[in-house]
Amino acid sequence: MKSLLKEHFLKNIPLKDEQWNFISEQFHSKKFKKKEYIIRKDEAVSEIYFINSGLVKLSVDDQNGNEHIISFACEDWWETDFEAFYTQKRATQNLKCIEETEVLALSYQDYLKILKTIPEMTEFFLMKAVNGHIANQKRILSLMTFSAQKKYEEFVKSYPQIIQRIPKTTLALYLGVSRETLSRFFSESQKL
Amino acid sequence: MKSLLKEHFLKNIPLKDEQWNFISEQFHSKKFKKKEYIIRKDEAVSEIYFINSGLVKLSVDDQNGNEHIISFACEDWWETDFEAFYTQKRATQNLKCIEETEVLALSYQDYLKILKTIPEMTEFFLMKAVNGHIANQKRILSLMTFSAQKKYEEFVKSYPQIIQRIPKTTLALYLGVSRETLSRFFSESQKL
DNA sequence: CGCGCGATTGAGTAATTTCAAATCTAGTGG
DNA sequence: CCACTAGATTTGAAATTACTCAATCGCGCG
Repeated sequence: MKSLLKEHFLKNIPLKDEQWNFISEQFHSKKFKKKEYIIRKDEAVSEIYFINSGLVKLSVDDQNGNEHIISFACEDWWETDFEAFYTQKRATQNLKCIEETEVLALSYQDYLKILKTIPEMTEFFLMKAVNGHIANQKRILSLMTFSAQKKYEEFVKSYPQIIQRIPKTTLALYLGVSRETLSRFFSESQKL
Repeated sequence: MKSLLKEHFLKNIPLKDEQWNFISEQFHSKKFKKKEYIIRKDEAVSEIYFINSGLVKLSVDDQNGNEHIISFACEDWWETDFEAFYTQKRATQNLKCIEETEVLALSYQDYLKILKTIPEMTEFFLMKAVNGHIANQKRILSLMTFSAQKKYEEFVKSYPQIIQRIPKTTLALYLGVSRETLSRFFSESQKL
C-alpha cells in the first residue's frame, strides 16, 4: 500500500515497526470517483478517513436546500462527520469528493482498538483535534471580521495549492459569499 | 477548595482518590474582578483555565481596533489561547472577565505532568478538544447560514442561561453584527 | 445628583444578494 | 472528431440587508 499514512504518523510520533504494522492493519483503502459521496446525511458514520489522494468537501444543506461548506480536505488531512463519528449517531453532514479520491478508512471499533493497544496514539489524535480547533477559530474570525473580498484574498494567501483545484462556485459556498459576488472580485484582481 | 473540578472530571473519567489528589495539586485558584484580563495579547500564555465561577470572553482586536469575540466561557468550561498555550508562543487573543471570575489554572508543565502520570487523562482532553471542534463547526455554520436576526434567535435558544449575563453590545461582537442592528431585532421580538 | 455605560432610534449609505440573461468550458456519446 | 449538454462563469440591474454616524434616552452606582 503506497500511502502517505506512515510518514504522516512518524512526523508526529515515534513508532516501532511492529506498532506501525499493527496500526496499518486497521486501515483499509477505499476509492471514490468525482462527485461520489463518502458520507451522506442521515446515514450511520462508522469510519474516520485519512485522505491519501484527492480532494473532498464537508458540507451541510440548510432548510432552503442551499449547500454550505464547512471545510475542504486533501492529501494528509483527516475528515469525517466528527460529531456522528464520536457519538456514533447518524450524519448531519455530507462528505463528497471534488476530485477522484483515495481514503484510508478507520472504523470506530478499530480506532478504539488502536487507542487501547498503543496509548501514545491518543496524544496524536489529541494534537490533531487541537489543531482542528485552532483552525476553526481562525475561520470563525475570518467569517466575522472580513469583507467578502478580504475573505477571498485571505483564502488565496492561505491555500494557494487548493485554490486551482476548486470551482469558484464551490469556493463561494465555503466563504459564505454568493458566486456572483466572488466572480466580481475575481475579475477585478485579474485586471491588475 | 470548593470547586466544580472534581465532579467535572469524574463525570467523564473514573479516577481513584490518589489520582484525583495528584491532579488537584497541579491546579491553583486565581480570582479576577470584572474587566480584568486573564490573558492579554502579546503576553506569554503558560496556563489553561478551568472556569470555576464567573464568565469570560475570548476575543481579538483587528487592525481597526474593533473587538471580535471568539467565544464565551462560564462555569464548567475550559478556556485559554489554545494556539499560544499548545505551541508555547505569545498570545494573539485576549481573555477578559465579564463577571468576577474564579479560575483553576493549570500550567503547561503541570498539564504535561498530568498526561505523563495519568495517561487516561489524555483521553479526557481529547474528548474536550473534539467537542470544541464540533462546537466550532456549528458556530461556523451559524455565521455562514443565518441572517443577523436568526443568529440572535439561535443564540437565545442555545444559551438561555448566558444571555442575561451578557450586555447586548458584547453579544453583538460575538454574533458578528453591529449593536444597532441587534438592538432593532431585540425590540421587535419584545413587541410580540 | 451627575457620570458613564449600555440601549435605542432615525436617516443615509455601503456592501452584498437576488434575479436574469448571456457566455464559456469540459466532458460525453455518437 | 464533432455536436451536445450540464455545469461554471461573467455581467448588469434592482432589491435587500446590515452598517455607520449621530443624537437621545435610561439607569445604576458612587
